[in-house]
Amino acid sequence: METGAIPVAELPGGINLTETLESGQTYIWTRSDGDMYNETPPADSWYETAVDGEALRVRQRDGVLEWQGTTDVVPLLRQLLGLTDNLPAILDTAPGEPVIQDAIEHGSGLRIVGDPPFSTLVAFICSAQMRVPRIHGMVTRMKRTYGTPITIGDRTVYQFPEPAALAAAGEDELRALQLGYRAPYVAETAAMVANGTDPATARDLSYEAARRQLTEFVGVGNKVADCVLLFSLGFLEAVPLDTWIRTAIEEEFPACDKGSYAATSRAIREQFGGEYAGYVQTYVFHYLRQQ
DNA sequence: CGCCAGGCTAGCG
DNA sequence: CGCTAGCATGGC
Repeated sequence: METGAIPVAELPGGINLTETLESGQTYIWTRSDGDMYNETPPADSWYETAVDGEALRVRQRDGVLEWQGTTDVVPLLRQLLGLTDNLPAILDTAPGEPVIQDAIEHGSGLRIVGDPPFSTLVAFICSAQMRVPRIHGMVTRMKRTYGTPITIGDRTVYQFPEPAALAAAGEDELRALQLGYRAPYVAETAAMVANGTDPATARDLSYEAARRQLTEFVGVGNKVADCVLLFSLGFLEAVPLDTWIRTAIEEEFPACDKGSYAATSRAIREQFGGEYAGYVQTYVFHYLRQQ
């Protein structure tokens, strides 16, 4: 096992690890005290996950991100936690509306994650009409049932299942993991990916073309596609139009409601500053959800 | 009990 | 095209 520490002072704008990992962007992490989303974590608890055959643990204390990994996982952590994003520069592009500035102040240190594409695709298919802790429960059950266990120290961490494993599981077994009506969507999308349709190819397209391409997967509409673009594929302008943001549009930016998803999306992206509108959206989402 | 949750699909007019 | 019923399920 390798260990290390990344000084938070080296990260422009710092980081708040709990805000970043418990704000409903990512579902691949578990907390070693087993109490995600419930109260503030004990100072000695770790966030744990496994990606690309490596297990890793990370926690924040005394001005550093302390990590343990089966190898040197610093490059992986940079990717997963968005550590290379320049937060002050990004948030400077946000407009001055009170709700936006309040959200930025409230969520200080929140970073947009960079999760693996397939697990993000499945997690947000599962997110339809579902609360954040229950999405996490579904993903965790899929990991423990069909994922590869990787040992780090005296801990066992499960990797998110391969596409072929979820495709082989099929609708009925996924329903048994409490996926409900999302089970056939996950089974069919997993089969598509296992057969060679790679969600990551959307990276090479323009934003709106990428969103349209992702909706080819079963169970993926515009909103889920936007979540995959923002939280996995690096499209920081993507603004997922979920129930919370639609309410915010209705109450704070009614002129941005253009009827269709595509037109409303263009208007709210401009309202949220354009290039990094997805960052602004995530702060506003987190702020409203915690009221 | 009713309502809601980071919506999507299929089928209608 | 746009609109809507139906879909699982736990928490309040």
